[in-house]
Amino acid sequence: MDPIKDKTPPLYQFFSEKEAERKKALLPSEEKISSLATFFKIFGDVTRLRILFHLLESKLSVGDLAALTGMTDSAISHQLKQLKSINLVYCRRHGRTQFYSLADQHVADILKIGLEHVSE
Amino acid sequence: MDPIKDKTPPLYQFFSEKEAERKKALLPSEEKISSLATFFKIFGDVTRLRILFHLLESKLSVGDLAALTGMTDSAISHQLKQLKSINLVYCRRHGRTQFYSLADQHVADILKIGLEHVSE
DNA sequence: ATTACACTTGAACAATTGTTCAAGTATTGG
DNA sequence: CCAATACTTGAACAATTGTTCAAGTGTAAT
Repeated sequence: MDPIKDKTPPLYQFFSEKEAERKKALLPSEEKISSLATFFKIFGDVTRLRILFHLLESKLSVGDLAALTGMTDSAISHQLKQLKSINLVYCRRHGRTQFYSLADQHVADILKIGLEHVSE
Repeated sequence: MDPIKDKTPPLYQFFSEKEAERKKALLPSEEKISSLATFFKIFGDVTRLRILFHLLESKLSVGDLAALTGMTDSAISHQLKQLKSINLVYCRRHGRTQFYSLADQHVADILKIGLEHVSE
């Protein structure tokens, strides 16, 4: 019917189609790979890294994080929103102030392994 | 001299200037934070993640990685170049074929912790 | 030598990203 | 209630990113 759909299957140089299917089946699902990419992307920004390192030590307000990092409140708030969206931080309100904390025990592990790698 | 430089020091809401300096001193250096961001950014892309997961299992040629992931040779080659630039993979030539391998023992650790996080 | 194969490269492009700005909400103090 | 504080939001912008395309390299087979 549609000649465009009749394209030849991918040709592997060093293994069979069957072996290729086995390799593909070993990968995490598309959904997990996509979530993983989102997760790691979050760590790939210096402002967010600074926020995370600061929160490793103490709960902090948006304003104090801004002052510590030399950014505007708005910039920090935008970034905290992202960190919250994938559950790396959470916040609790005290009066007018939002105190942000780390939400995940994996954060410290990830940062540590990353630091080890770049320190070689 | 320059009135613009006479701006008020940052005001911290919940701690002193001195405590702020202590907190800032605890952070990794600017250079390390910047390298860390570069390092994590690499993991923040689905194509590169698929490449890394495949290389976790076996050495592979550019063409086979392309066929396995459904991308063009060119796209894969560009991504491998990035992975090589921060020493996550290396390659060895056999005739006309470049075989790519994982170069770093941290890769498996990072991917594992990431998967644990997104699987919760 | 010539051709094919396996890969790399640089430029172009759309898509995504981080920051700023101005305006908004929520809470508190007077 | 009104103003001040602390933060959030959405739109706009420049900067960066991933992919494609066309042209390039290097190696091997004939």
